[in-house]
Amino acid sequence: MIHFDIRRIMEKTDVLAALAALAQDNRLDTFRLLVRAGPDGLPAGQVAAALGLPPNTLSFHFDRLRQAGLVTVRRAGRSMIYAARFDTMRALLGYLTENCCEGPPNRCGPASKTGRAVILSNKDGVA
Amino acid sequence: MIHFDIRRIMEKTDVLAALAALAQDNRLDTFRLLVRAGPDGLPAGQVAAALGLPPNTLSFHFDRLRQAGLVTVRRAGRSMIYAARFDTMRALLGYLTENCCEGPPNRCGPASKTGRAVILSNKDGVA
DNA sequence: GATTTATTTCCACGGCTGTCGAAATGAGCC
DNA sequence: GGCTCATTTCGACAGCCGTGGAAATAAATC
Repeated sequence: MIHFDIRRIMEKTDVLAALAALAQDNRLDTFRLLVRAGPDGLPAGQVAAALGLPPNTLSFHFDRLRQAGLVTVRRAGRSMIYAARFDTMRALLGYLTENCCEGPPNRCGPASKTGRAVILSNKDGVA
Repeated sequence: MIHFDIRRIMEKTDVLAALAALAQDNRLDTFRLLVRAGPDGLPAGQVAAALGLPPNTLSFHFDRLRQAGLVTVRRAGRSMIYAARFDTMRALLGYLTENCCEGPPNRCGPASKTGRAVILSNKDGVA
């Protein structure tokens, strides 16, 4: 029996779409909620209630997430049920890990365990 | 001797800033180039030449990356040398993994090895 | 068919984004 | 000081983004 590990490599354009989709407050909240809800997803109205968003605004954001391949929709009665696409998220993480974390050598393994805290609040970025 | 693993948790606002910074063609290219260059970084002019960007435009993008905590600058003679901040990137990946990949249970381990290809081109998102 | 419920589509608005020409700053060199 | 090189700041512009009111669609229930 042959085992093979086909992983569709994400195109850069898809990566940009996914990043842009997640780079917005309400959409990130929405997506995180769907992730926590698991593969069964949630009806749009339930998301709207949880996040306190007007339905048309949320619909707009769902559309972005969907076009970025981050969620799926299916109809159930009069509800539209949105669910996170874990495969896309996994592919995005793969891309970022491989392309944005690996200088020579890989610098994004687990954080140093030597007790040196990682300071992430240097907004100036001046060393 | 005590080993401890302090990892500063990234705030959501920082995550949004980092995502927005990377969600742009030229900036993603810029950052990837800096990642490949490693911790010594590259002078701005060299990045501009490699990517074919006018210096002022690139300067604008560097500023975004810097404000998002994704790069550092230092001066060397008349050159400004930009370098990727791997700590921030690692923190970003950590946030995404923990918050956007873990329904119950974690769905972002290695892809299935059963030979089923992951189709990532379903832009419709309709199941 | 009429009514209610769930969600989307249409439209308009202010604000932010990415780009680039032109001028300014900063540092080395003669 | 004057000149050149490397980069940033300023100013303006078209275009996209996020928002929400109002109307339209879609489905269940009577």
